[in-house]
Amino acid sequence: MGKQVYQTARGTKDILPAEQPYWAQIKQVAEKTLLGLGFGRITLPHFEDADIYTKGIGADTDIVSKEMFYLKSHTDSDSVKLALRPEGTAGAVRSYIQNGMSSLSQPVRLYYTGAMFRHERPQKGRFREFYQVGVEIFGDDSAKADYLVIMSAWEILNRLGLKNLIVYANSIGCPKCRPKYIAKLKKYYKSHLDNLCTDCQNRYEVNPLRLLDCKEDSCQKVAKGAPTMLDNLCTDCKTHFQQTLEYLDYFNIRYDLDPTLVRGLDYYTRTVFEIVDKSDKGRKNTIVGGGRYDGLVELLGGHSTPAVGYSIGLERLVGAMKEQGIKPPKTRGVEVCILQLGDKAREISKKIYDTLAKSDINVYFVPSNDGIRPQIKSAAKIGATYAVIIGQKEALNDEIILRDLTSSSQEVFSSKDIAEEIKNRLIKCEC
RNA sequence: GCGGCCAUAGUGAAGUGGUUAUCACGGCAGUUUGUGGCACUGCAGUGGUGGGUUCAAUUCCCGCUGGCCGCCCCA
Repeated sequence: MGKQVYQTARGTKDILPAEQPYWAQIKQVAEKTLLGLGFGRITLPHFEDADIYTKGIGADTDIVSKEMFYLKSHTDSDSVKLALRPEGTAGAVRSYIQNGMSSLSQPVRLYYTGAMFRHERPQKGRFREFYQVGVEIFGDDSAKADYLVIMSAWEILNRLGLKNLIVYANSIGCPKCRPKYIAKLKKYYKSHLDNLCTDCQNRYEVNPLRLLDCKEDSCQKVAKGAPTMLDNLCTDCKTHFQQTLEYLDYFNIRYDLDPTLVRGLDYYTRTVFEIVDKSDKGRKNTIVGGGRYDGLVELLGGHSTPAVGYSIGLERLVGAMKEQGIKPPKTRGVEVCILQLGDKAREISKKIYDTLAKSDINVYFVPSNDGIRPQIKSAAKIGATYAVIIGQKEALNDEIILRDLTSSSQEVFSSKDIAEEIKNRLIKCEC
């Protein structure tokens, strides 16, 4: 009684060996796709000066005002307040500026992967420590960059075998046209204020764009008659968005326009998008979220540089793979286990072990005095595909029994042919 | 941050204010010292945590911790 029981902290979890193949598969596919599209991997710190988030994401956003983890230590001066990163973009921008990447050949394409931290109330697909793959393109203001970014995410999800995906896209304009639109929107809503829920009365002041996606029936009625951002874009923003959509059409990427799509981070301009798994009818599972942020580099102290990016929520991606019944390829475990009886066989076994290991076969050999039965049992238990069996008789004749533990069939081979034989069989298995 | 539901072997579940708390799967061992999986037999393992009510709490009540659902928001 009274034994101390430790649990994971709220919103964190262990990823156990049984789950790792999903993560390995995602990592491999994402890496291959992104490197193949000209992105370079960058590794960024897990904590930074909190100011980059406050300034970049916006002090009034939920992420900054309610969800940041701040760090405390005994020796830090008060001059720099550190925070665990709640997302990757601000850090990537800081790195772009600090490392003078504006003098590299533009555009600069980067991707990164790792844990992010937000102090939220956990739910399914929502954690306090969660993993993302993040992608950013700096220095390209054309619709090509928007397209490339969306396409790369689409491609990763497709290569992983996901179905029922759709891109929701919207444009939220630029500092020229958005204020005008918001003024127009507020003007429209002003006469309807009495019909709105209390949340929306608040949104009217704090974040008018959010008025559009309220789920209350009464608010939705009002929202239907509201002017849309898309109808009020300036010419440049309109052209940019149209071109982006044309690229998506060209590449057969399924999308819907969603005029209510508004990202919760202040830095977004123009294109915003999500990629959603629609197979779960109950509610939408957003796997990818991103958009353009043309003002952020300058805001954080760099030269004015256009940029666009997104992040993939990996636990949501793993969840979608499981729900859609996608099995990741098996990782290579023990392929061959050597079983032996007697001293002479043991000596030979060591040589066989070296030969097989040199041929890049995953081989397991721990000498044993047990009988063949327990040895074969433990070989099966560690998941070996084949057993190499060397008894006293075989040791004398320079022979080896190769047993297929899946089919329970076995054949005798000369010891010098064994590596070749196993290699051939393993290659066949993979097809 | 707000509201609701929940917590029993490793996993999934059942049940009870009162001797050894149940079942399935899983684990381990044996039947079987030159051939594993099947079968049979046996073994081990459980009330998240702190407090309250009570003669007695796994059961009733409260706090904490954690999970899930809705809101907010988001990957």
